[in-house]
Formats: sequence, structure tokens, C-alpha cells
Amino acid sequence: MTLIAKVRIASPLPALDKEFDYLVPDNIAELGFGQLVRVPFGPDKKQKVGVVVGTSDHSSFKGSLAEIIDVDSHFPLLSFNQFALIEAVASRFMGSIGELLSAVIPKRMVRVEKTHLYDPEFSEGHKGKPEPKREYVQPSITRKQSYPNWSKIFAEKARDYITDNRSVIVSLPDYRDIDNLKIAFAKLGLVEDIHIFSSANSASQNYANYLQAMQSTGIFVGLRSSIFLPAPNLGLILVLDDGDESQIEPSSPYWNTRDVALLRQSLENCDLLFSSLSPSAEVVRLVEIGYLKHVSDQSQRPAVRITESLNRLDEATYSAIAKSLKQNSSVLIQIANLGFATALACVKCSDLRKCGCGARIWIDTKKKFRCRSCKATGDLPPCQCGETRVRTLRTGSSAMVEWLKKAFTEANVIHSSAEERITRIEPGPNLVIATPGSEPEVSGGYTYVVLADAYSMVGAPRLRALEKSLLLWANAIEKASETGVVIFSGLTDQLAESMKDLQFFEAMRQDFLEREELGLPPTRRIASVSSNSSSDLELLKVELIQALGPSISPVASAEPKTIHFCFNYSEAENITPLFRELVSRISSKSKNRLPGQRLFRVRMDDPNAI
DNA sequence: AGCACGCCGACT
DNA sequence: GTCGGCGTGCTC
Repeated sequence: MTLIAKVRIASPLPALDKEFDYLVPDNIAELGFGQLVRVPFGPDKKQKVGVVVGTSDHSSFKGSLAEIIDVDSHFPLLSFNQFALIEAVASRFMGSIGELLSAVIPKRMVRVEKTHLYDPEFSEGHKGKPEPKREYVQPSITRKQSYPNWSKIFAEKARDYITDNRSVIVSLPDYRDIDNLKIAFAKLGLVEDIHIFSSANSASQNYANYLQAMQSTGIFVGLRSSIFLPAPNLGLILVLDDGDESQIEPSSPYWNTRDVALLRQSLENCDLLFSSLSPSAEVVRLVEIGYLKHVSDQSQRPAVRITESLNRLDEATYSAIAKSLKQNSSVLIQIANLGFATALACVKCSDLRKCGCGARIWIDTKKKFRCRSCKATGDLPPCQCGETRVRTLRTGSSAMVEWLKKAFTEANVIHSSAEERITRIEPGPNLVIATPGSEPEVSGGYTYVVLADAYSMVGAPRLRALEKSLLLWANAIEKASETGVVIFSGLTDQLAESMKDLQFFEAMRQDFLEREELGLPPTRRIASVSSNSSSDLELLKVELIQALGPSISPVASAEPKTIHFCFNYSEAENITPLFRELVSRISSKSKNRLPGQRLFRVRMDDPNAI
């Protein structure tokens, strides 16, 4: 009996995004799912590596079948569940299976493979519970130990599942979070079941961990791509800060951890837990429709003072800082932007000063003029009106540092930003000025956390300005001491009302309800298409409206060479295949395609779309 | 992506 | 006649 193998090629090309049938020669005794094989491919019969995604005794291919040349790896590098997930993700994000395969299957390391024996008898045990738990957990914002509360929750949950011989996948937004989780695991005495995927490891260590994840249950910890790990008998997925930028894959098909986790949860019927101090709009939606259960620990939180004035530091705040520093305790001030000036205006005509490329000019940490977009530095060209003098519109963190060094000569004034990030400082009379997301840890916590630019952060003209601001505030507030005080500058109305009790979920829920009224994401789905060819983009738009009619509603785009359109979640299964077909048809016919580039870049549910 | 096939114009 | 232009289509 002849055996036929179904082979997938790890290529992003849409034309190759299908199964190819190959004859399995007699000298290959056994061939299993997920093994890599070398096959002849294309008119020149060049050897390509493919992955086996099935075997059969017949083929529906009408031509003559070629034979597999060789088995490349006897150790399978892709599980059935992983492949099912890849298929679902490709369909959800309009990507190809091939590009996902090449992202998910690690580069082979033959020497590492030799130290692992694959057990063909290995099979996944019980298949999760019939009633899986799906939760959104907001940990207490007040810390009770030296590591963050989420890491304690994650470690305790993971322990419950691994003692039941079920795997756990943990997806974190940042490498620093891995260290925090390691501490929490160590406190529970968990060591040998933890497999960490990190750039701090050697490539061969990560590969060995992957082989481990292929055939034994464990706790698998990493950044966003850990969501695709094999993890047999998966019991639980833990995702921290699903709304963080780094939880989005920056290359095609631009998947994000949250949606992949949701797909995987439904495919493998495992439990799923999202956690953050402040929720993403998508998580709020999932709670609102009853898909996630909201669990929140509000047992303890710092005191809050809200100033309505637009002064960054009003008199009361200033004297509180002075008093705190005198008592040898640390104060944190969050400033929205880096540098000496965030924007410049002409003294004569008041126009915003812009670079040749059209973006705004600011003054950086070295007092140099710099473009926000093209990063060009140097002399400031005169304004259109001929005037050369400028005034600064808003000062940044560097200016704040300079001023506070003069004001508080006794204090240890520290500047931390993404450019020069300080992770941890020693307790003492520290006055820390940090840009959002770069706040250092201090043991015992800060006596004051001042969110000095709260007003301007939420005022940014972006759909997700509030969502991002809330998370950045919450992550700073978490670094306050148990008796610490939080000060917001310039908040009014409903937001001030929510923040006086640090009701992050409620603040986001209000934001979500507004979006719902306007029919904006995430209450509806959004697709973004960009292209260098505006004529093809226009063609796509016209044909889309023609093919899909009124259910498609194009949304105005701020970005050039980009179109957006919204549709309902329930319409996705009708719209996506049509859309995909259109994109591929126009792409293959267009003469405007640049070599090595796609004609259209398609992004589904891009959080930064509008 | 490559590469071959194929159907028209310019050329030794 | 036939060499080569790149539009079209396929890769088991």
C-alpha cells in the first residue's frame, strides 16, 4: 500500500499556502505529524524543507506525485494542536499558514535533538474540563511583598495545574516580568517544572525547552510567542497585560496574544486568565458580554488626591514632596514626555515648528532639536513666516529634572526613561522623574506617586489614549508604598470621579460604552489595508463595497495610503474569505508591486488603527 | 519567490 | 527564420 504525506511549506507566499502531497518511499519506515521532511519543489526540483501535517492512502492531486527525499528531523516540531491553532489564527488575521509555521517552528539544532529522545507512545492525557474557566483578574494595586501581586497569583494558579499534570502557558509583555515571576515561583518551591523562553537564554537552551514542551507537561513561560508553544495537555493560559503594545506581533499577520489565547482556549477547552491592573477595551468587552468573569481585589489601595489645576506640581504637592524627602523616603513623578521641550511654537505666528518631513520638532535630553518622526537632529530651520525664535510649548522630563535638582539640593534626583532606564533604586531621599513605563522599583515603595501629566496624557487625540494612560498610571501607582499617596494633576468630571477610588475598570467601561455608541472598535471589528499604490487601494475599496454592500462601512483614516473598514463580529465569517480573495486577486494582477514587498498590508483589529 | 511556457516584434 | 520581450500560471 502506498503512503501519501500531506506536506506544508513554511513560506509566506499565498500561492504556496496549501498542502502538497508526496509519496513516502519504502525506506522511510515511519512518518508522523509534525516531522520535517526534505522534498523536491518547483520546476527545478530544488530541495525544500516542509512539515508533515497528515498522512493518507490516497491523493486528490491529478498530476504525478514526487517522493519525499529524506526525513529532516525525526523529532516532531509541531503538534496537532499547534497546527489547529495556526489554522485558526491564519483565518482570524487573514495571514497565511506558511508564515505562521516559520514563526512557530524553531530553527533546528541537531546537537540538542540528540540529547532528547522522542517517545512515540507519548499521548496527551485528559482534555480539560467541560466547563472551562475564563477570567479577567485585577490584582490588588497595593503590594504585600517585594514582587508584584500578579506574579503571586500566576505562580499559585500554575502550581495547581502542574500538580494535576496539566501544562500552563504564561505570556508576559516584558523580560523584567519574567524575573518577577521567577521570584514568585521560587517562593513556592517550584523550579524543575518551569521552562523559560527568553533571549537571556542561549538559543540551544530555548530549543531544548521547545523539545521539552513537545512531549512533557510543564509551565512554559515567555513573551507573546509562547502562546504558540506545543504544551501538551494544556490546562491553563495566563496572559499579563493583554493591552500592552508588545503583546502584538509586529510582522504579518500581526496577531496579538489576547486573540490567539482566546482561539486556543476554545480549541483546547483549557482555562484562560487575563490579568492587568487596568483592563484593555477588548477585555472590558469580553466581560460585558459575559465571556470573561471579572475578579477584582479592591481590599487595599493607596489614598488619592486629584488636583483640577493644570500645574504639574501645585503648592500642596510641592510641600508634600519636600516633607517626604526630608524623612528619607522616595517620591515618584511621572512625566509624559522625554527631553526639554515636547513641542515648539514660533514666537511670531504661533505655528507649530515642524521638520522638513512634516513631523513636529522637540528638544531632546541633550538640548538638541530633533524631529519626532525622521529623528533628524541639528539646526532649526526658520519658520514659514521667516521668524527664527521659538518658545517651548510644554517642557519634558529633562527640564523637570534640571529644575528639581535646583529646588531639592539635598535629594537624590533620578531620571529614568526608555532611553536610559533605571530598573531599581536603593531606598532613601530619592526624587524620581520617570517617563511612563520606565518607573524604577524601590523596596518599600514610594510615599508619593505624582502623575503630573495626567491631564495631557488622556487628551491625546487617539482612540486608545485613555486605555493606555490608565494602564501607565496603574503600573506607576503599583510602585507606591502600602501607606503611599497618589496625586493626579488636572483631572475633572467623570474620570476624576473614577480615579478618586482608583476604579480603573469602571473608567474603561465608560470609555467602552462611548465606543459602543459610536460603533467603534472593539465593539465592532476593524480591518486596515495599506499600500504604496493608491490606485490599487482605491480599486480594492470600490470592489469591496461592490462585493459586500452596506455591511462594510469604510472609516476615515488619518494615515495616508491606508483604508479602514468596520464590520460586526458575526459578519466576519462571510466577509473574511471574500476580502482575502479580493486582496490576492488584485495583488497578483497589479503591476505596482515592489520586489520583495506585498502590494497590500492587511491588519485585522489593529489597536492603533484610529 | 523563481521558473517555464507562450505568443509577438526586431534582427543576424 | 529565430532570438528574446515579459505577461500568465504553477509548484505535489
